[in-house]
Amino acid sequence: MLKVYNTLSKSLEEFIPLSPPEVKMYVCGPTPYDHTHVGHVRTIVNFDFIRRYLEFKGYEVFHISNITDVDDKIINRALEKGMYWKELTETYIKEYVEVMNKLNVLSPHVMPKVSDHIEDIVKFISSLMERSYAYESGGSVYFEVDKFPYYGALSGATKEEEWEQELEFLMEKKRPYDFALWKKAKPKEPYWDSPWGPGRPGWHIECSVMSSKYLGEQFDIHGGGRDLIFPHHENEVAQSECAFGKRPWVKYWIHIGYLTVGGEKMSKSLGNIIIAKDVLEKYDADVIRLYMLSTHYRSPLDFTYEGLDQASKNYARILNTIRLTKGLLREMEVPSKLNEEEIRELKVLQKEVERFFKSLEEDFNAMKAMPYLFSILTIMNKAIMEGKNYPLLAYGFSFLKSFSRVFGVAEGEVLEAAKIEGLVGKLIELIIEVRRRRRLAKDWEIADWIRFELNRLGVRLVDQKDKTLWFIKS
RNA sequence: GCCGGGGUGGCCGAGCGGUUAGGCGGCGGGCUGCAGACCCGCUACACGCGGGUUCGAAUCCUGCCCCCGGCUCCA
Repeated sequence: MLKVYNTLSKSLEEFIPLSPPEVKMYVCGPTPYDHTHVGHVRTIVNFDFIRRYLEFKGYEVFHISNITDVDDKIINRALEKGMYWKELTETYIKEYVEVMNKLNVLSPHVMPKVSDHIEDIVKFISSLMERSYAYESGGSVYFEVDKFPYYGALSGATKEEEWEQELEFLMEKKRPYDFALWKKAKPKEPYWDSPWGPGRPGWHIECSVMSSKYLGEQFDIHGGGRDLIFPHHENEVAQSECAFGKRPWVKYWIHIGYLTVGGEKMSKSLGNIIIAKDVLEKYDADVIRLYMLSTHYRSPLDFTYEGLDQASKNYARILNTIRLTKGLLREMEVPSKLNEEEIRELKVLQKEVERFFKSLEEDFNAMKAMPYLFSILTIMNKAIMEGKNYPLLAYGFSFLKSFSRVFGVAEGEVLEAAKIEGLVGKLIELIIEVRRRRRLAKDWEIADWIRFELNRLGVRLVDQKDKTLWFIKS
């Protein structure tokens, strides 16, 4: 039974989608006004992991992730740089998508942009006004928070809190906590026509509009980084539930914990923002993925290169077992009978596999599952060294395939498990046999030379007690 | 100020009422022509501090100390 922590109820709930096996998921994407940083990466990778696990369990996930390409920050940045706003956003959207692809993140099915959905947004706002949940004032439109009795349910924020704002907005609004659905255009700003004059959408409205357009008026999972809970998600709930007259708008709210640097949140003033593509230059994408999953998604993760190095080592261990198993399975045969010890070992392995997945059932707790992964690797390594127990290795390899699929790591390694048939395979075997004979003659020079040259060609040889395993490096 | 989240062995990090978490590092063994990797053992009778509840607490209650975050844009 899969349990999911729901920000709305602040507790673990059994995961039951609205209409299984379909799962509708909307993840808040970036505002493309600057480089994609490691904080974005944490959120992306963790949602990718969640999606992969749900798919592994047999759900059909329909995954939307938006891009907020109309926004104050974008307008200001474009003005600073003397660029057309669209040029700025296209640049960073491109970078964002590149980073996602490099990180082996499954592409969302739709990545809706605000600038492509202005008409839908205007319609949505009009409908809110017709239902008198919103009002026009000075060319802008505001949502009237007092009309929504459940405001604050998600974030715990109260309306009465002190709201410091620019005076001009305060004067337009009925209450300080009302928020803008439509902002009147100022000089030099991009604008679209609307019944209220030229302007552009407010920050929160796009997610309500685009999610309902593609997922319907109610859906299963909505999430993003923790920082979006308030005001972004709180306001989305208010707009959506008022517009559709249905509750709850979203069944499960999932929020990814902060990624910090030196224990503090990344910010421009601290100058500690770490750009994703810089890290991708130094570390393998799989290693970064493992690292991003090395703390439960709701806990804070303090970014360090030491942590990344540690993830590299763990990754190397995983790869090593995958490769050696591949090499060994190629030459083992399916047995027709197992002895007592083999059965016993197999049962131990199966128990660990069971525990591994059981841990994932507890709110996608990847870290809790890791000890079982390592235990499985150790069990498999022993069998590899002894070169026996085919079912154990084959079963372990199947598990590693599942692991690879869910974690999105080493997928290439695990997929090409098939034997290298044909001439190439036979030639490699022949060369290994030649080398074996040279080793018997203690001709280390030739033996080492063969190993070295094959390695240069991408064929890695590993000598075992009484045989030599080989695999092709990817 | 108000509202949240935390403080676990050298480091990273699970656990949240009772069975060894685990990884990394370090040390010592084993395997080995070499290389790579792997295996075993130790480091580890750790849980911010003080009270309390309990047969039993890292886990629950209480007081205190410290760190981080939100309340303004943010994944």
